[in-house]
Amino acid sequence: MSEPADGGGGGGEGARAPATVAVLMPLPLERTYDYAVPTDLAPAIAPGAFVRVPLGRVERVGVVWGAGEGDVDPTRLKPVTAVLDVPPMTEPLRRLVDWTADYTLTNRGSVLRMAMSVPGALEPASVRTAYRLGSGEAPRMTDARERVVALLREGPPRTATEIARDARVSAGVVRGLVSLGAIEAVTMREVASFDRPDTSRTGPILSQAQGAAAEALRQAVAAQAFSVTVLDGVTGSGKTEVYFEAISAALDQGHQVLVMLPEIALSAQWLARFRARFGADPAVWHSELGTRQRRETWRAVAEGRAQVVVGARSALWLPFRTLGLILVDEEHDAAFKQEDGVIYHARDMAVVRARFEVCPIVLVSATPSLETVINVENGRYGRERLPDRHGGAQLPAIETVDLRETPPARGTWLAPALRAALVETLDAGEQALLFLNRRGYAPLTLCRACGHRFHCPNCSAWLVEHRFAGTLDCHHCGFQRAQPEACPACEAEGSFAACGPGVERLAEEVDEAFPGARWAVLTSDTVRGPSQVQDLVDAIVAHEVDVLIGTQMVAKGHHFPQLTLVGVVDADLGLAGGDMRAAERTYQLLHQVGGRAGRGGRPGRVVLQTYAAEHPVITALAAGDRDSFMEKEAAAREAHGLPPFGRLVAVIASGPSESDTLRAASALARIARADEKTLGIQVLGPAPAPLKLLRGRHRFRLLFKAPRGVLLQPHMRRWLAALDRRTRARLQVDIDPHSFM
DNA sequence: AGCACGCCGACT
DNA sequence: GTCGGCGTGCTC
Repeated sequence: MSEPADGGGGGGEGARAPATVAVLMPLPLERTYDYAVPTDLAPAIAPGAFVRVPLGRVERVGVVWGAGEGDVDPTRLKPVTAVLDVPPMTEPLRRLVDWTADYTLTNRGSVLRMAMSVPGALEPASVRTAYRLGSGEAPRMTDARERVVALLREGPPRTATEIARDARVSAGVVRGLVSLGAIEAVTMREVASFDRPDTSRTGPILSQAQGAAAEALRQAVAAQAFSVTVLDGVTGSGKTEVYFEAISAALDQGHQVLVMLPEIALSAQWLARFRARFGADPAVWHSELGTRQRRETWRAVAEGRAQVVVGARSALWLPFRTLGLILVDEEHDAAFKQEDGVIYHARDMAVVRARFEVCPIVLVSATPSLETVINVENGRYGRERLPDRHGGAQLPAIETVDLRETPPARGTWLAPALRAALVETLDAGEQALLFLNRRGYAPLTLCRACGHRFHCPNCSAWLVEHRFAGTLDCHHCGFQRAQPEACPACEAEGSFAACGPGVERLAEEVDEAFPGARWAVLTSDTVRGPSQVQDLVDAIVAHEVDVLIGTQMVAKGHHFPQLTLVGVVDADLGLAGGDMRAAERTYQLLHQVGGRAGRGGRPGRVVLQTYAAEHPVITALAAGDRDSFMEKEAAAREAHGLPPFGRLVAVIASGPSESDTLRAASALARIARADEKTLGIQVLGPAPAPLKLLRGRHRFRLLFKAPRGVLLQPHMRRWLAALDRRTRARLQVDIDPHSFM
């Protein structure tokens, strides 16, 4: 390089590109690496540019993160090989990468990877050969040749295959015309088209409350400033229609919109509503997308051709050019918390992204999380409430069945009151939903003769009987074995006893108790993939099913107009285990399930079966008194210094050796305890994790607790650095943990 | 993440 | 005597 090095790379933001750049790689590395900028590439290089650089003996794509740091002798720098023809990563997204890495104690490269995990999207766009009319003319025209010419005169260039198909000719005819020059090849960049949502269409007529909420959201969009608004409305209140108005306003400004849903795979009904409102499909983003769709969508978002993206948590990392609005629907949903790899909460990071993008974000829920409620109360977030169901529909009446007083008959799980309600519902020609958050036939299978239980070889968990499939499954690691005829321990035959109910066993009971009733089971075992969910949902809407039996999969956002009864078979299930969010989560889940009832014209009814009728969750649900329930939850958390009134960090040490793992966890605890008093931090553990063996790895937990004013991350970083590098365990740091397994 | 270098078991 | 296991370490 003949250009002088720029005094350690501090060149900054002048018009001249610096002679060296710092490049961040999508690899588990914290550091950037400096590269020399060849003069011919200098004009194209700026922060955010995607560049190909040599690393070790391979070439990789990284992102220019800034000017070179100058800590390596400039003469030893390798040069940038190429600048990719992709819009550069915007500054707000780069800041989000840095911020997330810093907050979650993850190296920056791993976070960058989430924003680049698009195989092939960064490569030059694929081209295909198409044909259009040429200047030459075929000396002899045949009918077949005529059809080809007519086709291409009317329409855009097409590929040879398309021509052959649409003009009903053989490939030979096309080849012949090409060699005669009657048609000629053009290379087209392959560009998937994304429909433009039509904002001139008018939505449904909104109620007064909806109209007021929509107006508030439109104003937030118009302000083009960072703001957080909670759209808090009961199930069936028409929240979606309200935020569609905000989407419309953002689109009219020429901005892009991100909608995050907890389980995109389950939201075909959402897509149908969007299509009905805007006459176009949004771009869809989730982990099960094929490679091709993935790259097309990623590019379309980067180039601004996709205006609305609806996606799961990973959509947070898409390269929007001009984001004007973010929506997080079902903001309380646990699915927004990523539990492996980079551990982050997509809702919280979405708020951070909105701040960096300087745009509004709307958190939508019928049961906002306590964190969100507190943020509303202390004025950090605004709130719009929709207290009533849309179109005059009533909220379902909630009845509690105390199983201590009126238990189900032995060997069955539906108490007399719920059975009676089912009879009434079926007699009236309406549909019922039975909710039980337990997959399979029975949660535990044991041998009556010798007491043998089936245990997962890799995890500390029982195997769950799946009778429909004839297997015993571990729900944690996927281990599966055939259900044997005889007990493997005592060889007794036919001695197995199923303990407790699962959805399959419930189906059996429904089949026996209500002959002729058409039932279906909706769990992750019975439907594989979005299309099967959609098929079943369609069948339910078409009333081809009388009783739907399902796990929490049924709770999410579906709209079944003829469903009038929801039976919660075991309302207490989620309360066991006793982590700090158990009550809140149970409330949210049961409220959501109950909200499936009575969404059409007919009033709905919810029956909660419980052994703990006086538990605050149950009484709050029955009374429909969310606010005072949340107040009590808040008071309890505050009294214990728990989030959002204090801070938690969890560390899980795991490894193949139990003693090595415990040693590593203890070492970290010892280091941190030295600071306990001076920092006002509490170190709890190590203790065996509730799942003390998972996928063959032993696990110990540590919990760090601090007052709200103390940020744990810097200390955590220090403690981890002080740890002996030879510890033979993996340490997973979970900032703001939600799961305590 | 790759892909090296680097020290201990079963083979020509 | 070598081939090869995958345990640390580095990549501008």
